[in-house]
Amino acid sequence: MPVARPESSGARVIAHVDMDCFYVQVEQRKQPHLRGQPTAVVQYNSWKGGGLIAVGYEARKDGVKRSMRGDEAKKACPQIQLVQVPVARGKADLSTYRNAGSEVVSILARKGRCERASIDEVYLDLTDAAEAMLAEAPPESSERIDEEALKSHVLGLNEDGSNLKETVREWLQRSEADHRDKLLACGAFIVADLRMQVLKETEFTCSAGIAHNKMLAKLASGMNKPAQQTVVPFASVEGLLEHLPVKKMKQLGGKLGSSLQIDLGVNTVGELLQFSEDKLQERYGVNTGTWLWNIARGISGEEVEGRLLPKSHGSGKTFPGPQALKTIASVEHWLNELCEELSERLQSDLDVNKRIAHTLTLHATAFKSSDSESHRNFPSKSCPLRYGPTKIKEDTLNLFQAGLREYIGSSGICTHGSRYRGWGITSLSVSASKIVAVPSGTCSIMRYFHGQDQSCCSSEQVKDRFPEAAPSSPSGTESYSGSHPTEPPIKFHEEARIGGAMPIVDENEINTEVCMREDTCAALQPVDGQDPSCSSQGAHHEFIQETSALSSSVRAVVLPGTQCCTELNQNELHMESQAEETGTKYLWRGTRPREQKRKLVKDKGSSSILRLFQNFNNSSSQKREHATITDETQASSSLNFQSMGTFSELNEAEVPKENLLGMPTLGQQDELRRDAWDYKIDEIDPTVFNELPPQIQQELRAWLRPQKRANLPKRGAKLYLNETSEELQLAQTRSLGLRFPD
DNA sequence: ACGGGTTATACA
DNA sequence: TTGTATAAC
Repeated sequence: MPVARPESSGARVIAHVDMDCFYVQVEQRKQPHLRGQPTAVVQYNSWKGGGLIAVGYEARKDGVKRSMRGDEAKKACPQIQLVQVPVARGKADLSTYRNAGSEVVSILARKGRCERASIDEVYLDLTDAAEAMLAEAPPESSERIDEEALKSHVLGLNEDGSNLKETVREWLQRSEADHRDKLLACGAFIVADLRMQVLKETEFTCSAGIAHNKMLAKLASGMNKPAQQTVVPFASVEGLLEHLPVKKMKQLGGKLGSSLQIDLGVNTVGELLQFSEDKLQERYGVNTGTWLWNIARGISGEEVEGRLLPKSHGSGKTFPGPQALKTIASVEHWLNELCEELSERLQSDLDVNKRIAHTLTLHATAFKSSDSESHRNFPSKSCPLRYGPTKIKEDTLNLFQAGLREYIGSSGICTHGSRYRGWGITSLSVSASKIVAVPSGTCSIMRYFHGQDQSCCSSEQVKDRFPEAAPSSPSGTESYSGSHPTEPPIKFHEEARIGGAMPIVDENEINTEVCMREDTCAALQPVDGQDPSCSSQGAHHEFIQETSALSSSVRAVVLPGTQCCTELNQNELHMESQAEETGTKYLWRGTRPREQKRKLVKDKGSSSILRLFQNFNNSSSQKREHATITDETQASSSLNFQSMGTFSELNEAEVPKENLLGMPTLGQQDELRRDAWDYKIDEIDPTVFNELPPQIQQELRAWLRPQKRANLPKRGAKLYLNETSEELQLAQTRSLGLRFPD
């Protein structure tokens, strides 16, 4: 449901840049002989020629449309060149397009705030750049102006739509123009320039809209395609919207738009104007109501987010009709394929962008042909994400089985042998979300744990990735190469690099990477000897939930016989204490009453430091954990650390979010509002702190230092997005000028 | 029971 | 918070 955002006071310059039939362009660049030919990109050639997912403009002339089959396209346009989407692991692999999209983003992000809206679209906030241009080199004063800018379409300028270059030049350079129009004119120049850079550096053409908000910019970018740009002056907004079908507006292309037509009899945006805000709220709720009232007037306060990287990664596949999966084995096979792709992409995101995903989610769709009246959906399930293909597969399969159990419900055993009866799986997808940036400058913290945790990486991998940190040298306190021995700058890897396309891997930084490769000895063992495949449904479900929850919690701390572990274990009680205070629920409660009765020593600080560490070791071994539990002394520690883990899950965003300036990076602002202010150095128990290796102490100090800065929003200050003061956002953005290095 | 595979967001 | 629904390309 769309939600209204208040509009900023001053006029903004927002651009929406949309690649023209992007996948086709990517293929044409790869195979230049396809240029100029009618081309479409198709996936799964086998059935009816496959489905078209992108159609070039030459083919569109012949009436070829997206969502046609390859066969139909051939019929409409016999000369059409059908290019297949690359296939990997038996499924469509979109990575070449993702990478190509990243190329484009890296160019467009050079000017102003940039939001990657999809694989082939970005929004830009060019307000500052336009204001600057207006102050320094206003279009009216320049003798020669760019050819590309002159090709702009300016809505309302020529009634008949014929855009004479002379009229456009006149409009762009009008000295008596409204300030807003002048800003848009500057925007047009900037965008024209950016589009030329994109063409030059990537060989891709794109179209763009330039307006005062995202909604209008988006609307405009589609009005003159391909390879053109359209400006929406303030004065032409009313006329533009008046006769525009509501369905053309973003967010109104689906059910909401249909409801406007059917329930309100509103077919154009202009017709929406008759309805009062109250009326719309009454019908669609406060949020959607005011949103509708606003868009009818061309008002949309949505900010350009300043995010160059995706917020989640997913891999999925459908198994339509006869292909529906009917055996556990086939489901497992496909889940494994999907997980491998996902894992690869996660690893790449970590390597290139230094980001870690925290949540793993499984989606599936299923049908129950025979019985069962209510067509319930297969429930999606999620759990903490552990890195490494084997772990991801393991966890995913568990999620699936948990979902399956719920889906089938109590309608009896539906497996006959290994074959399902009366139902099948028609789609599967795994995704990773809650991705946060790993702070750099914390190498030794990571190395510390990796040195300790033989189970985290195979020794092969340890040597591979940390050549100087052999397993026999576990302390990890020696200084690491490539960083400063004193006062390492605490700084998040920003989104200056955008994933995949240009993997800028600094060799010097290789040591700073978190080692999140596979644990070779990890194997899921059922708790209490239950066999997941034959346990009762309820119990199995619990098992799934429990192991899922616990899987994230063991982490580095259940490592026997090391200094680290010893030190940390000494504080186990504090952990539980803290968690108890917070009212965290543990899944093992009730099943393990013994641990609950433990007398607790109150110590507020130690937990935060541990929680903090916990975020940096995503590897654990269920087996090890299980084994440890059987040992009396270790059991308490392991369970207490589990509690830490579960606690931490509820505080997902606890990695400090500040950079050196104590300011948030743009993409982190909302997390920051919530959680980043939790860490206070005084809160940490000095005895715990002092036990840590010196370098870690140092890093932690540096890490936590920004907390001391005054004048920053406090947790609980209620800075909701739509209430955030412009000034604050602006100030934050400005002080982060470094965020968009040219 | 086929436009497929991804991403994002709001809401309960 | 997790899970669901809607929308977009």
